[in-house]
Parts: sequence; C-alpha cells; structure tokens
Amino acid sequence: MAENIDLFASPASGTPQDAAAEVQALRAQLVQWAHEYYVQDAPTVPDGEYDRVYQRLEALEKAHPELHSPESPTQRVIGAILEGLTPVRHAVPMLSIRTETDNEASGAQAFDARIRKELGLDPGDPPVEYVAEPKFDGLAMNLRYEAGRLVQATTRGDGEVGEDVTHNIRTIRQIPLQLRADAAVPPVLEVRGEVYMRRDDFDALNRKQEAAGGKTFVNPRNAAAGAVRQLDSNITAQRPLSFFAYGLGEVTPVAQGGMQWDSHYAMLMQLRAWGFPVAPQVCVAKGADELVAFHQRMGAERANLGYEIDGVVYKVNSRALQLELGFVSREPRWAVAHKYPAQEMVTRLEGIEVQVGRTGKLTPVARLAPVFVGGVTVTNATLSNVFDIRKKGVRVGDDVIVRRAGDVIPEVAGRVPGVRPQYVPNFSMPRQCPVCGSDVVREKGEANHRCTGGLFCVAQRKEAILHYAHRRAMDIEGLGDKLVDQLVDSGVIRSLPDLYKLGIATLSGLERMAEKSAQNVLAALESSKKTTLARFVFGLGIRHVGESTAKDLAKHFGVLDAIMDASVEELLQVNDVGPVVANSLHTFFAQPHNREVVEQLRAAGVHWDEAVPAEKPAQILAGMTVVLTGTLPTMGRDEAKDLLEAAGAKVSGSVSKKTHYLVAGADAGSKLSKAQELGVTVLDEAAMLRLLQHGAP
DNA sequence: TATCCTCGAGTTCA
DNA sequence: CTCGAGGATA
Repeated sequence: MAENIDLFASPASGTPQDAAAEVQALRAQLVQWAHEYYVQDAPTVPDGEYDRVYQRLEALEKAHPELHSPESPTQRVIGAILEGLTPVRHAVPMLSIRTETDNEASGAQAFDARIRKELGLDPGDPPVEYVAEPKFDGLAMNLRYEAGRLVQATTRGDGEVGEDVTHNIRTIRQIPLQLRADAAVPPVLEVRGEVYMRRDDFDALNRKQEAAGGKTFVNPRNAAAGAVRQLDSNITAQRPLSFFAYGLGEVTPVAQGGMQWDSHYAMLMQLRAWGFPVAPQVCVAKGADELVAFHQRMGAERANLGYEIDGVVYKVNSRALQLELGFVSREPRWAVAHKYPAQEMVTRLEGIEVQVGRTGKLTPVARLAPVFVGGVTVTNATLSNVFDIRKKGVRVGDDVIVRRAGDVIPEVAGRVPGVRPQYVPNFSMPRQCPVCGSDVVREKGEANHRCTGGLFCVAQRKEAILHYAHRRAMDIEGLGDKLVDQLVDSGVIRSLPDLYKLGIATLSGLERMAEKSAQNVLAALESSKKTTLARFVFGLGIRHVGESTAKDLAKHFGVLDAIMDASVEELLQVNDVGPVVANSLHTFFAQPHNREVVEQLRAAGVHWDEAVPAEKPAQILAGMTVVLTGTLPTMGRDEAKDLLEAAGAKVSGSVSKKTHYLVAGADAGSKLSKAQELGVTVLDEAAMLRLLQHGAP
C-alpha cells in the first residue's frame, strides 16, 4: 500500500524486476483511489497525493516501455459508471487537457515555446494569441441541445461513455433549458463546461446537513459531484449548483446549417450571447508574458472568487492554428492546464513535541517531513490537545494529510488509511513539564493539560514577558522572542520590573544585538512607561483577562488600586465579568509577589492617567458593532480597530445578527460569507473611512 | 438549563 | 483563523 511505495526513487534506478513490481503496486493503488473517488464519492487521500503517484507511474512507464499496458490508469481517463444512471456514448469524446504543476512562470513559458516550435515560428515572429481561463474545480459536463432545446446532459465518465444526468442538470438555474428562439442556433449543439458549487452555497449546505444530522461534505467539488449523480433530482434541487461553459462537443457542420468560429474566444462570446455563463476572467493573452500575468492575477484573486479554481488553462485562440497543432494521443496539443500547488498533501509525521504556552497549557506540535502545501513548505502543525490526536488517530511514523485551507495555518487533517508496519504507542502527555519539570495536571472536564510551575517555569516566564511587550499591551517594539530567550536564559531578567533596569551595556553584549538595535529597544522601553490603565492590566497577563476585559475593568474602576483591592462581589459588577474571571483577578492580586511586581513597575516609572475619564461627547459610531476581516489596502487591522473604537464603535471578532457592519479587505474568508448570509452590510476600507467621517457609508 | 454571542488563547511561515 | 469556554439571556 501507499506507505511502502518509495515515491522519491529515481525512475531509472533499480532492476527491471523492481520496476515491474512497483508499476504494478502503483497501478493497483491508483485504481483503488479512483474507485473511492469516483464510485464511492469518499476519497481517502488528497488530490495532490493522487497526482504525485500518477506522475511517478507515468515516469516509470516512460523509462520502461516494456511495462506499457493499455490497462494502466495512465492510458485511460478514470471514471466509473454508477449503477442506476444510464450510460451514454459521447458523440465527440470528452478529452482531458494536459496538466502541469510546474512552478510559476516556467509553465507558461514552456507552453509558449512548445507551441512556437510546433508552428515553426522564429523568435522574430509576432507573439501567439492565446485564451486564458480559470480552471474550475467541479465536474465536466456535456449539454446537448437539439433545435435549441436541452435534450441531454452527460457527465464525462471515462471520456468515451458518460452518465445521463439530464434530470439533475435541469435543476440548475444557470443552464438554459431552451435557447432563445430568435437566435441562430445550430440544429445540434453540444456545450461543454463545468458544474460546480459556490463556496457560500457549500457552507450553507454543510450547515444545513449538520443541523439535520446528515453527513457533511469535505469540499465543494465532492458536494457537487454527489449532487449531480443523485438518482432523485429532488435531492439535487436542494443542493445549489452553478455552471460555467468553456467549450463545444458535437456541432452541426456549416454545410448542414450549423456554425463554426474562427477563434476560441469568438466561440465563448457566442456562448455567452446564447445565455450560457462564461467565466468573467476569460481573456485573450498575447504571448507568454501575458499568460504569466494572467496566472499571477488569478493567483491573487483566487481567494476572493466565491468558488474554487485549481489552476488556469491556456488555449491557442485561432481555430486554424488549433487544427494545425492537432492532438497527441488523447490530448490537444494546443491547450494546457496549469495547476496551483495542492492545498492538501501527504507527509510523514516524524514526531510529536510538547510546547508550553503563557498560561502553562501544553500543546502537542507535529513535526513533519517538509512538504510543499499551498505554496509554502510546512514542517510544523499544531495538534491542539491529546483528544485531537486521538480523534484523528495519528501516531508517530504515520503518513498524514496536511491541509492549508482558506486560512494560513496548516493543520494535520488525518492519516492515510493503512496498516502500520509495526506497533506504535498512542501519544500521551508527559507527567512532568518538559521545560521546568513541574507536575502536569488536567482539570476535570477540561481538554487541556497544564504545567503547574507558574512563573517558576521558564517557558511561562518568557511568554509572560512577551505578552507584556505585546503591541496591544505595553507595545515595546523590538522585544521579541529571540531577545527574551537570551535575557531570561542569561538570568538578566527574572521578572517584569527587571526590564526597566536594562542598560545599553547589558544589551549590546548579546548576540545579534548591535548598539543601534539596543538603543531602539531601550527607547521603546522608555516610551512604554507612559501607557493606559487598560493596557497595563492587559499586559499583566492575568488568566481570562484579555484586552476587552481589561478595558471594561479600567472603565469601571478608573484606578488600579480599586481593581487590586476589589472583592469578588465588586468585580462581578463589571460588564462581562462572571465568577471565573472575578476569581482569577482576585487570586492574582491576593498574591503578594504579584502586588510587588505592580509596585516595582510603578516605581520604575510606568504611569497612566488615573483620572476617571470625562464623559466624552456623543460619538459618531456609538452603539455600532463592527467586525474586521481580510487585509485592508492602506492600514493594518489594529489601526482600523483603534480608529473605529475612538469613534465609539465596538469592534468584535465574529459576525452575528447584532453586527452592523463588516469591513472586508482582500482575502476575506468565512466571515464575509457569513455576513452576506445574514444580510450584514459589507464595507471596504474607503466606505469605512466615510463611515467614520459622516456616520454613514 | 439550553442557547447564543463574545472573548481569550494558541498558532505558521516568510 | 479557529477552538473552547465564560457570560448573558431566554
């Protein structure tokens, strides 16, 4: 099975017997995965892994022509006919386009170079004209119109024979059932395109499935595939599908009253005129440079598209040149698909380490064999807690699926099914803290293990200092983890007040700390002394007291001593403070050493305005709740947050019915779709600035 | 008591 | 960004 196949060995290596055995193993594996994917709609490995094994097999077959077999998965388009749906032979076979996963520009350059060579063009000749299209992640579909009426819709199947899914396709609103009578439509017209599911539709569907206790879908493509191949079109109608047209199948020849087009682009425009959705991004591109530009543009827009694309497609525009270029076996020589790096890959789980956080929480971290996922090399991924590891069933040495979805943070999604060559014990949390050796406990009903060492634990002490220096706390620029490591390890800093005893001599003695940066840090420390009560309270790092709670406390009590001396009952009076937070605060300030730290910090010159703030004039956004998401063009999120809060708005982290506005920048994710679903007004940065000025966008 | 809504905390890589 | 859990609310 998969774990025994060495995918990295050179194709030319090994004896012929080895190669034969491997080829056989790879074929069996691919056939099984294809079955799971197409027939059971339940893939066990990510597409990227399938592609990798497929390419390995291709390479082997190329190196050993004697192993060639018409039965090999590389020799046919994999597909399977589901029982219950009628098989239909395509009038014109549905071919696949050659797919490349090279990096960046090289793919477009290589394609252009190949085309020019085939056409016998000199470097001095004008650039070749191409059409560039996004490559949708859905299912290819053939729509047959006779006399302008939709008579049959078929899936691709194996390229020769597909399945009749007309009853389901009729539920898709974007697909015309009848072409306009006044338009000149060939007597027979087959339109080809991709059926897909929009991301917001997918999210809504999964929420619905979850609420109904049904199974949820892994991704929009699987959901679309399942929907299209239903026997009961009532079910399909509940699953919102969409369509983009990109090509033709059989068309009545001109001689018999049909049509043809000089260029691919003209044909697409005709399809659009007939009422078929054609992707808005489709464009004509001259030469390799414009193809590269298109690829980059799509890569940047990709996250905001509202539907999944897994790459781009380049096609020679001129019909005449297409005919001249012709086909290699089953693939047109005049088109190529250029895929983006996979968002999911398989790699080996080499180990599980344990990290200690600021609150003492022990976090298991997966150490992975480096793997290229979604454009970056990933070597670490969080496994959150022991239960998470159990749930996913991963153990050291397993082949695991690493995912980098819409967000940035990689996660271990699960393991590739298979037998472990040898027994591996399940992961268990250490009994003692790996950093300080204190006992590790897990409170009843809690998922997390914690180190009991407190500030005695070096890991926690370092995190406490970093938290104090945090941008939204005391904002000490330049005091990062590397510097804190050195300061704490060398014993220069034992507690927060020591920070203000730092001198230029101590600092510049450290690694990677020249005089200039040392001075910067000292200056940042100096200016951090003037702060606000809320920032200071937040910076102390009291459990359950985050930024907003610190603000509430500052507003309620006005002065620090009132907070320090407050009883649990008094604390409970504060907005959003319940028994857990109140106890946490009370316990913190009951500890003499904590009070001492506070006094020493004050003695070191840390100060703030303690006067109860005068009632501010009515603020323009008072009572408004605003949520930020994505990357704003000219300002950081923190900056936007401060602006909004200064105007009296409440900036919240998640969208709900109570949200008045969502300010969305580039790469906005789930919050944007949620806002659209709830009908929350979505603003861009410019509209937000108008809101700040006039109280309305 | 159950359910929303928020907040806190942890997290990766270039 | 996502999770878990605290707090408010019905």
